[in-house]
Amino acid sequence: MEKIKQLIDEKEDCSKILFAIQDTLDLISGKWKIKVVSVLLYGRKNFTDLQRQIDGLGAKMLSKELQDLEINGLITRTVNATKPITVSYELTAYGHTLEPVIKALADWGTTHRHEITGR
Amino acid sequence: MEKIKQLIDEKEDCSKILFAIQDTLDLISGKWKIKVVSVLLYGRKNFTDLQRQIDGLGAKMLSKELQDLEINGLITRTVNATKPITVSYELTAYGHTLEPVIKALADWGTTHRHEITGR
DNA sequence: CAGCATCCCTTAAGATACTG
DNA sequence: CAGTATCTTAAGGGATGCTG
Repeated sequence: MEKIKQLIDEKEDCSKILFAIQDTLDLISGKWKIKVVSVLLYGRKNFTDLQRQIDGLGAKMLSKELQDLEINGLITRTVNATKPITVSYELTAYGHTLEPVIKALADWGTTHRHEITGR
Repeated sequence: MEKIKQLIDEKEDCSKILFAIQDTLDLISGKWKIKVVSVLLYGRKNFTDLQRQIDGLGAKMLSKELQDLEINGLITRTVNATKPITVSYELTAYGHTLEPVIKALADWGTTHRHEITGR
């Protein structure tokens, strides 16, 4: 009886973390979103800058990912009145809250790179 | 000239973090891996337990994800000599190093859930 | 420059059925 | 129980070309 309750607790506790993770992943899913946000942590960038800094990222995908991020309130889009128009993107305060997540991902990769490649 | 150098530095600095992130994502990509690892943070589990705790996860996918995780050294697989055989999985020390990453993802989801659903 | 439209294709992943 | 084998599909994503 006590054991059953324990199992239920464990299951519920586990569910909570799984749902939370899912919520996070929903916003940063897609092949490029995390990287776009990562680059934007360094400050405002325009479309071309972003595409140049992220290797393999095509214009169509970048465009799509930026739209998703804007819809979710993570970035702002600004059209600049330059001769050929440029558009710059910037993280919102909300977007900046992703920094710990990105840092965790980057730190892990940095720390364990040798274990990955050494396999 | 100074500005160019600055741009190069920025680009290289940025590349580093992007590569690190990619390395991490390579190991935990796939729809279920992070969740499987998350559940295993709570301790050793067998196949059925895992499947029951992760909603929507089918046997085929679970099997595949577990294999990937084992190949990458994140978990260990143990066959138990029970009447119908059971197999239990456990995080390795290496696998446990993912805890900060998972915590970051879960924390963010927990903190910002209302902003997501409130949209 | 910053995109959109279109076409195309791979592949992740689900459903189902079967086995030791 | 813990998978494997096979089939099938949706969709994520890439390449190209065009436009204001």
